[in-house]
Amino acid sequence: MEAAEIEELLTRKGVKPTPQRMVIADFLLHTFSHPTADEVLAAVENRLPCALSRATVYNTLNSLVAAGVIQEVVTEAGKTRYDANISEHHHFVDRKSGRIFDIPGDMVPKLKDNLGDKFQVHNYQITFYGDLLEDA
Amino acid sequence: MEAAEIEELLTRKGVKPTPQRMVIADFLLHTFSHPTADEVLAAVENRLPCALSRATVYNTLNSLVAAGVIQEVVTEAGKTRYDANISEHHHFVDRKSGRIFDIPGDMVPKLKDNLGDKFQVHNYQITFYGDLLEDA
DNA sequence: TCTCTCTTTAGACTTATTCTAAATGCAGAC
DNA sequence: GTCTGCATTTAGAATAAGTCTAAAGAGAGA
Ligand SMILES: [Mn+2]
Ligand SMILES: [Mn+2]
Ligand SMILES: [Zn+2]
Ligand SMILES: [Zn+2]
Repeated sequence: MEAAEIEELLTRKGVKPTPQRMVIADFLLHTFSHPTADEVLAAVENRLPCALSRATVYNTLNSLVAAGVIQEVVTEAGKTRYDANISEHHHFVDRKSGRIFDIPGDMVPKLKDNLGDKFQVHNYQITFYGDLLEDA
Repeated sequence: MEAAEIEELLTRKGVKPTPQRMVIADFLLHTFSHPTADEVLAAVENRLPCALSRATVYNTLNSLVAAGVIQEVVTEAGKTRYDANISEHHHFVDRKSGRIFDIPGDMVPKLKDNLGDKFQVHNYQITFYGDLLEDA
């Protein structure tokens, strides 16, 4: 995804593409690592000609979530992670390394209609915890 | 569950049953509400003859989790909740009220064996988000 | 150019959780 | 029954994640 596409994506989702938002979106759209806000800050602060504020990182992440460009992922207490993969998918957390892997939605049976008529499910997320075998 | 049973449970799991641990475990074993640490503190502090420290609440919750008496449940960023229901089950979060409901494990198809041979799943949790219909 | 509005910034603030160091409470040894 | 040692509890300090604030900056349109 190149700059023009990212700019078009942000504009289409109603987020004005400022330089700060562009580098943050660009970083998230090109990583598989489900970074925290601090990791985003560390990764992009040297891609801008001037200082990048922690507040701007949080503001931007919250705006991108609200606009549906990225999603929050919470796999462990106290750490919010961000994911530019907004397709229906789930997560596997390696208990040893803590690394998070995407599990495509179609690798898991669909669950929306199993809960009876009391719970109307809008969305759901599955987090698997276990051991990564064949080290990838 | 009465006091003697809770005492026996803690002892069997290797947690010495102090008065503080007893009231915290007793509260958790008798609620369906998935409380936060602060909610636990507020609920039990007047059940003890003397002051209860925030540190003790956290120490106890962490000990009970480590011993497998309770589990952590994270359904939203920044809030750790505790659940004395350690049977295999999942959660439904009402988007309007934030209330959390238990979804028995057998209401959802088993997923452990769907992920191929790269991911060895130890456990997993499903969080459903949606709207509670027929107000219960 | 002027002005309005949105954005960014640094740092203060809040909230959740952990750490620290001192006091307390028992259980076993004597 | 007293002593002693270790685990537990306590209040408050410290840390960490995230939000708020007030002032500065930047761009779009009149
Ligand atoms: Mn993902
Ligand atoms: Mn539960
Ligand atoms: Zn690209
Ligand atoms: Zn009972």
